[in-house]
Amino acid sequence: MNKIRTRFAPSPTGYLHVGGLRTALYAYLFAKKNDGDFLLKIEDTDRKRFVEGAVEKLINSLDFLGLERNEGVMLSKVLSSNTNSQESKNYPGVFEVGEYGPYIQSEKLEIYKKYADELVKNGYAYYCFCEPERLEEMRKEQTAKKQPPIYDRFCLQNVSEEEVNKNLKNNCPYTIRIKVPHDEIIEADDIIRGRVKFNTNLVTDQILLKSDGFPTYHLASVIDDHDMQTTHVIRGEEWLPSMPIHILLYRYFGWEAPKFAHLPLLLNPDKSKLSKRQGDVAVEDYIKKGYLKEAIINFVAMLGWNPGKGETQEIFTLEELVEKFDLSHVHKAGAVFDIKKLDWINSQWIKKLSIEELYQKSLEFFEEKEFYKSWNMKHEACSTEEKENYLKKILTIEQDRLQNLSEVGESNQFFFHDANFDKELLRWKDMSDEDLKKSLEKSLTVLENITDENWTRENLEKILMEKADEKPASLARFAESRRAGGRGELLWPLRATLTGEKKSPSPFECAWVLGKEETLSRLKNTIGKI
RNA sequence: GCCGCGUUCGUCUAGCCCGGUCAGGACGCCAGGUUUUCAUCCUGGAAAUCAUGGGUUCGAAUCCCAUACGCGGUACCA
Repeated sequence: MNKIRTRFAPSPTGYLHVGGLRTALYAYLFAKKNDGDFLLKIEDTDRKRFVEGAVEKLINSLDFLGLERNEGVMLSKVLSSNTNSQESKNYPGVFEVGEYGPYIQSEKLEIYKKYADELVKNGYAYYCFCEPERLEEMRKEQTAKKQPPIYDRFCLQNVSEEEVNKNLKNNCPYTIRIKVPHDEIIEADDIIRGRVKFNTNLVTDQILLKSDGFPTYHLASVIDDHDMQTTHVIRGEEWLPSMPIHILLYRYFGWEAPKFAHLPLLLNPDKSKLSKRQGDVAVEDYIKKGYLKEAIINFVAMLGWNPGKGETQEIFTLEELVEKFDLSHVHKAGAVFDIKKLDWINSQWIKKLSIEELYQKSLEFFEEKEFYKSWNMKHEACSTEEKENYLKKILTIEQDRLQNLSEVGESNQFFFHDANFDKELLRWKDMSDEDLKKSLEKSLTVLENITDENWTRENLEKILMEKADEKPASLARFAESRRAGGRGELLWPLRATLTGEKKSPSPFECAWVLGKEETLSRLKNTIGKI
C-alpha cells in the first residue's frame, strides 16, 4: 500500500485561522498516526486576496505549534537526505522542500495551463468568452425563474472552432470551463459522511482557468494533489458541494482520485460559521492572550473529535493525539468554539508545567509587555539571579491559581511593593484593636524565632498552623468558634498584613516568598500603626 | 429559489453501524468539604421527553419515511 500523504493548503490571506488549524491538525494527526507524510502547500491563485507576509506568518504559526512537515513550504532550507530544496521565486526567504513541487500555486501557472489545454483538446473542457456582465444577467434570470444557476453553455454551442481560434489570435480574454456530463449521478465516498450523491444536471460548467491565466481552486487543487501524490484530501465541509467537479477532473485526467474527508465547521456561539466579529479567530491572537500552544492544540483537537468508546481522557499531548487519532471518530455536526473550555484546558496545561518551564514561558510571554518592570519598584538593586529565584517562588505559589499566562503576577502584586495598611481589613471578624495587636505580635514572635534555613514553605505552614490552633486566653472569646474559624484569629491578620489584600495566597506562602526580613519588617510596621 | 450536509444536557461529546443498562463523561453553573481569604483539590446536585411527526418491532436515541430548523454551497474567492 502506498504511503499515506496529507496536506494543509491555506491561502495567504493574513494569519492562521483556528478553523485552518483544526484542518491542519487533523491532516497532521492522520498522517502521523499512519506513518505518513504531512505537507504544506500554498494556494495563492487569488491575487486580490493576497496579503504581504501572510505566507511567512502561516509557516511561523505551524512551526510554533509543532506541526512539523515532511515536505513543502518552509522557512529554512531543511534538507532531509534525498529531497530537493530551493528558494521560492515569489517569496524570498521561503523554501520549497521536496521532490513534488512547486508547492506554491503561483509558481505552477504553466503546468495548470498545460493541463487545461489538454482537457480542451480531449473535449472535456472548452473556451468561454462570455463577459462577467452577461453571466450575472443570466444568473439573475435563472434565480428569478427558480431554476438552478447553471452556465448555459453559450460558448460551447455557439462559438465555432474557427471563431475560437480567431478570438485567441486577437487576444480576446477567455476562460476555460469544464464540460460536465448531463444526466449522471456522481457518487463518491467521504470518510466522515459516507456515500454522497450529486446529480450532474445541477452542476454548472465551472471555470477552471481564469482570464488572468490563474487556475481556480478546482483545477489547481486536483492537479496539485495528483502531483504531490496526496492520498487523503482532508478539508473543510464548505468543499463538499464541489466534490463532483473534482471527481470529474480526476476521471478526465485518468487519475485515481484520493480519499476525501470533509470536516465539520467551527461555529460561533450563535451557531454561525466562526467569524472575527464574534471573537478572535487567529491562532496568534490566542497566543498573545496567554494560551499555551499545548492547550490550543488540545482544545482544537477535541472540537469535533474524541477518542471514542468509554475513553474519558480530555487532556492530550500532541504525541498522544497522534497515537489515538482516528478519522472515524470525527463528529459530523459543527462545533461551537467554547472559550470557557479552552480556559479550563489551559489551566490544566499550566498546572502540568514545571516551575522552570512556567518561568520561561512567562518570561517569553511578558517580554514585550515589560511586565517585570514592576519588580524594580522595590528590588532595583537585586541581581538577575536573585530576581529569577524570587519570581520562581512567586510562580510556585501562583501556579494553581493561573488559568492563563497573562495572569502571572496579577494576583500577587503585593510582592512587588509595600502592602497597604487597612485596619478594617486586618480584623478577623469583630476583633478589637487590642486583640488584633496581640495576634500580630504573636505571629511576630513566632516568625522571629524561625531561622533562615528553616524558612521554608513547609516549616512556615507547620509552625504557624500549630500556633493558630492554640487558644490563648486573650483570644478566648473566639474559643467557641469553629476550629477553622479559630485559626483565622492568627492567620487572617497575618495574611492581611503581608498582602494588604482581601484575597491572596496563604500567609505561609506569602511569608515564604517575601523572605524573613521583609516579612518581619511588614509585621513590625503594621503593629506600629495600630 | 436550487443543491448538499447536519440535528443527544447551555457548550464539547459517548452511545447509533451490530435495536433491550435510571442516555454516560467533561466544561460551565449550584451546594458542601479540605490547612483562615482567594484559587487549587475532593464530594454531591440541577441540567438532554436523544429536533418534530409517523411507521417497523414485544421493545428505538439507535432501523425506515416525512416535516421543521440550522449551516454550507450556489463567483473569472478559496
